[in-house]
Amino acid sequence: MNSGLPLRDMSNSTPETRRFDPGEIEPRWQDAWDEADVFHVDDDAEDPSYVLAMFPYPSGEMHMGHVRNYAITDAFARYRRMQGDAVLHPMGWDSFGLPAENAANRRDIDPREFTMDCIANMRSQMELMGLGLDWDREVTTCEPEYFRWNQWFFKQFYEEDIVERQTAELNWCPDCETVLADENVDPHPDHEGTCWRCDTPIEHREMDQWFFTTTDYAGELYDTLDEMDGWPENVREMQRNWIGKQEGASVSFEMTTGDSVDIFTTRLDTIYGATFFALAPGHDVAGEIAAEHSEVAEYIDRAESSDDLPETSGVFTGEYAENPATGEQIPVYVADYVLEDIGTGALYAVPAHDERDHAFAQAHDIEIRQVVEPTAAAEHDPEDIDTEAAAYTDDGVLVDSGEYDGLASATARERFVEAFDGEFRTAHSLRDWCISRQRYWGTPIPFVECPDCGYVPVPEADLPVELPEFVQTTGNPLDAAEEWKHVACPDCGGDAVRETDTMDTFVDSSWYFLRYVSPGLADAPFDSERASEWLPVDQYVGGIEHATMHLIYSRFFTKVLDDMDLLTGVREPFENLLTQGMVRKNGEAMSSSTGNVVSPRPFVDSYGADTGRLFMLDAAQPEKDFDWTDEGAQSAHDFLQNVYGLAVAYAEGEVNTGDGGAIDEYVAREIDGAAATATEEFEQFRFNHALQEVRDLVSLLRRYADHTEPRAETFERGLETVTKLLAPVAPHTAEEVWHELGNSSLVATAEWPPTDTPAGYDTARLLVENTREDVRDIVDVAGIEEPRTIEIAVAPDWKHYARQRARELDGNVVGQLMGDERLQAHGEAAADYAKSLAGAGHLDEQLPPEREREALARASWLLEREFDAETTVYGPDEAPENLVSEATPGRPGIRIEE
RNA sequence: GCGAGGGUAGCCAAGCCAGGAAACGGCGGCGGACUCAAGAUCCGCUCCCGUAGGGGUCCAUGCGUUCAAAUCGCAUCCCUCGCACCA
Repeated sequence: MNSGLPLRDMSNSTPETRRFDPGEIEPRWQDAWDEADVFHVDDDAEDPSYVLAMFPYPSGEMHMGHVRNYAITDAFARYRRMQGDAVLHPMGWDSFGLPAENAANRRDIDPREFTMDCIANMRSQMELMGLGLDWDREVTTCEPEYFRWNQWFFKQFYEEDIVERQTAELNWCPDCETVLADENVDPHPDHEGTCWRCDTPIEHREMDQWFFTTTDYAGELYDTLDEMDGWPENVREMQRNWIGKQEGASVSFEMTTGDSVDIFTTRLDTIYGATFFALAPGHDVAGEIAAEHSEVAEYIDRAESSDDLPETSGVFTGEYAENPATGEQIPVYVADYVLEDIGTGALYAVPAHDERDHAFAQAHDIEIRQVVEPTAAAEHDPEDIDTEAAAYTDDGVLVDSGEYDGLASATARERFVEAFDGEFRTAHSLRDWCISRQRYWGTPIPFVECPDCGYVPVPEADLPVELPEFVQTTGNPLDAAEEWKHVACPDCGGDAVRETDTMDTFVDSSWYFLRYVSPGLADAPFDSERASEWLPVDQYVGGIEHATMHLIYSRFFTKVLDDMDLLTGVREPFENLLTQGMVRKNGEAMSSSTGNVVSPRPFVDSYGADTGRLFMLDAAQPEKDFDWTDEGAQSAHDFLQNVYGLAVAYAEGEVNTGDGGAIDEYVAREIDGAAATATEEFEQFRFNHALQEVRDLVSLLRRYADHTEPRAETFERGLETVTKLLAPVAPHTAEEVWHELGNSSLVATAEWPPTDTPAGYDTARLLVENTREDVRDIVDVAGIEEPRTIEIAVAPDWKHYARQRARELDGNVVGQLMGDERLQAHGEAAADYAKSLAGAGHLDEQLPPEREREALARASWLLEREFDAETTVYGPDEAPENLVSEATPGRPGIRIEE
């Protein structure tokens, strides 16, 4: 026993020499990484692991959500780097946007200046965290070098007909004085919704705006989701909901007005039950009719100005539409429940089989005609269906549908398309992306409006169109920049004005991950060849709040760029996606307004960056929310000091070393086992599980040194393995420990430990754990006060043999086993054992006898230590008979004496 | 309403895809070692009954498949999130 220097007192006996000062070591190692250029990835790197955190909006201060995001990507990036991969882990700034403009207005400064200060501040905080980022690839979207490519893309998209000018009713925030995308309107129960920034109720306005035609890609954006296994199901589902998909058919109705009106339906099977026709108030034909019928015009006015018409409101137009199925003339209504932007804004109504149609029919006293009834297999009895009382909306069998009676709904839908001259259509609810913003702090849209030539793109040679000096105004600032605004038309040279809208900042973030590939490139947005090789991003990490907008727009951009041959064969930008959970405090989201917050900088000042990183990754799996607690942070800090203390004690010769004895092999195997398990866990982003292995290994090394004089080579390998496994998570501490252990290189670039699990590791571990538990049970149940000796005996060879045979046998196991001469020799005992094997059901694989003995012998020190009793392990042929008789493979015989 | 994800011991939480040992961890609680003491560290216990490793009951509920179910299937109840006047 090594009683000379009890390690257990070490951490505190002389704290001043045992503890490290994060404030001292962290900057030192950050400098060392910089000097060695550890995080730079060369342009000629072959398909590096691309690990990407969603780039932040530079608000000026990092919050714990950022820290968590980057702690995750950094740990993964560092892990991959140690495995020998080239790793691209870049960072940039999503630096255009309204907050900077608002702040500039408030403080009477320039948004650019404000933004650049914020960036500098946030960058210094990231450096403080010791994030391993390739700053050579830093990208800042508000720099002309970046946003000129937004303009370039815009022009390219324009030529490819992906940019359109559309008149649309847009969401208008009267407070921000800007158009909002649907995505930026928060739903509200009482009205149309509120502005996502200022919560002001929004209004609607008709405006001409620039759009990207995302709808062209709706089908692919939707369908590919099924194959995107690397994305969490909830995000995929949110995108499915967002994009929407309705498979149906369109059919045309001839109207008494002379118009032919297209409808879209998913229930073409119910067409025989159509008893009226309805148009949205905004439908063109409704407008035409209104021109002649004042009642209709009045209704449309009311519908468009007020949001609270009753659901069944509507007005008969006096016109009729011909049902192509029946030839019948059905009355045409204009009804508010028909929405202009869903389907075609016109529908035939089947009150018997649609709830809204039913309600409308009842209110307007229109016939309800049932044409579908439940099949025999359905839950409802056809007798119980009363379509006068309620619509029956399930599929079923057609009735009252002329020659088609008896057809199943699904079949009818297919047949009717042909029969009534319709066409199959898949509709998506995704809309084109309005990118116009009436703000200053964004990318100017590179167009000029000429009174003679219309909208004319700014020639490529004149890009970038830079922003004029900031103007404070309540309206659109660029519109007020008189000098900047007036230019000569690029086509005719006449007087013209620039487009004064800027682009939605989601344009910036739709391709920034491509710019990282070649950030300084002056003649193209990115190096196409390299980007095609480096993309998709291997691992993308960010918040769930970007599930729809950013993550759909980026997918859209990637597809467009691939179609334009700027990329080759890259249809999706992000192979694997991880949405990290929230950092909470006291069960609630951290919020600086309520003071319920922990700020990174002061935390790092007192505990160090590593403590924060370790705590965050240790507290929960990345996708889950977790509560920040002071205890947790303290415990993470203690652990780091603990590891450091152990390493220093060893390095300074305070751990007496020797040959370790039988224990040594046990420890050696545990080191290998820990490395193997931790690696699997890192691979799956389960840092907390990997860290558990590290904690266990540290604890084992302490017990090893406490119990005996450890073998130097093993002990040192154990410490090095701990250090390496810890390095991705607590990189500064790991460097310091690595250095203390006598290494002159950096652990950041060290080779990851070997990850082969020792042979029979899991089985042996289970055997040892079970045996230890059995001993505890016996001591406990038998009331043994102070065990003096513990004897353990491996089952005899013949039992192992019998068990092995039994695993291969079917049928009469006992009979077949006892037919074996080798077992017959053991008579009654063999027969009993054969019976128990036969009754056992499944038989696990067990170690062969000699291996079992070795495993128990290696671990016997644990029993010795726990019970302070002399422990003997007998091999299969060495043990006393009475001990062996109870032993079975995987379950050694045990005898304990006081 | 549609869809997705869930319901595991006092609490948090793994395991479930690839069925096989009352079910990893952590917190809290209890006991012990070390200490003058505290802290730190270490060793146990923490569903019920058991003076030699045994028995019973168990993973929301109920059925079912199987030699064997927390794990697979069906049904029911509850929670969380997303979408929703989608024709």
